[in-house]
Amino acid sequence: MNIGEASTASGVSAKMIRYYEEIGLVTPAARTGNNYRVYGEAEVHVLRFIKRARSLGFSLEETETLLKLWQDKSRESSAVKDVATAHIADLERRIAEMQGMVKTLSHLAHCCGGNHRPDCPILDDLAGDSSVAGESVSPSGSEIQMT
Amino acid sequence: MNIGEASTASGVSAKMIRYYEEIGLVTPAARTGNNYRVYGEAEVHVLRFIKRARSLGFSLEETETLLKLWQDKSRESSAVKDVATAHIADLERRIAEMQGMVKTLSHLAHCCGGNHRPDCPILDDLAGDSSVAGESVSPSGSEIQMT
DNA sequence: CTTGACCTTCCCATGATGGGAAGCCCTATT
DNA sequence: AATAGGGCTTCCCATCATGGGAAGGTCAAG
Repeated sequence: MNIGEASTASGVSAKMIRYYEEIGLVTPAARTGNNYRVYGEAEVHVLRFIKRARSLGFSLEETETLLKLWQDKSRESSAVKDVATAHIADLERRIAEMQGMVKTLSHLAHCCGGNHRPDCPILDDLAGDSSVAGESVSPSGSEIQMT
Repeated sequence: MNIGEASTASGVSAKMIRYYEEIGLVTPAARTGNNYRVYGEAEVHVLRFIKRARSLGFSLEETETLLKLWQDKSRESSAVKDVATAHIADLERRIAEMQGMVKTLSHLAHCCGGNHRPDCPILDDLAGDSSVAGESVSPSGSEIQMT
C-alpha cells in the first residue's frame, strides 16, 4: 500500500502521515526500491487510532501517550483513564470559557438595536464604557434597555 | 508614555503592541528622538479595546473590523451586531463540538475501570473496536460536519 | 563611568495543518 | 518508443497569536 492508499484507508492526509513520521509519532514506514513508503494493515490501524484520538480533541502529544499505552499490553487502564480525565477537564474548562464569552456577547447583542443608528452597546462595552454590563454580565440587576 | 507604560496601562504586552502596529491593526506610534515609541491616552484606549475584544474571543481580523466601526461615528449598529452574532454562532459551534467530545469521553471513562488491569474501553474505542456500548454515543466521529 | 532597566529590531518557536514547487517514478495511451 | 498523467519524494512557506531571546542603542542613578 502506498501512502495515498493508506491515506484513503485511514482518513489521515498523506501530508500528515509524513509529518507524524517526522515527529516520531509513528515509526518510519518501510520503503520500496523506488523510495516510496509502503504500508500494511497494522500501520493503517495505527493511523486510524490517531485519527480517532485527534477527533476527540487529544493533542498529538496526548495521542502519542495513548498510542504507547495501546501498544503496551501490560498497561494499567488507570493510566489511560487519567489521560482521558485530564483531557475532559481541559475541554470543560475551555467550554466554560467560551460559554462565558457567549453569555456576555449574547447579552450585549440583545441590547444592541442592530439598526441604522450608530449607538451600540457592544462597542460601548469594548471601549470600556461598561454602562451596559461589562465584565461577565452582571447576573443580578442592571437589566438595561436601550434602543 | 513609553511602550512599557502603555503595556501596563492597557494590559497588552509590549511585544503584542509592536506586532499590532506591524500588521496595521493600530496606527504606528509616534517616536521620540531616541526612536522610542510614545503613547497617549487615546492609544491606550485603543489597546484596551483590542484587549477586551480578544478576551471575548474575537480574532484579530474581527477586532480590526470592530475597531474601525468604533472609530466610524456614522456606523450602523447592525454592522457591529452582525460581527458579534457571527462570532457567537462560531463559539456555539465550537462549544457543541467540544461537548460532543466530552460526552463521548465521559462515557468511555465511565466504562473504564481505571485500575491496574490492562483492559480499557477507551483504547478499544480509539482502536476502532467499538464494542463499547454499541457506539450509541459517537457514531465514529464527533467531528462537526460543515459544508 | 558603570550598572541596570529600559527601548529598538531581528530571528525563531509554538501546534497542526495545508499549499505548492521541483524533480523522480510508474503506467497507460498514442 | 515517446509522451502524458498522476503519484511519490523532499523542501520551503503560510497560517494564528503569542512568547523567548539575542544584539545593540539609550537613559537615569549611583
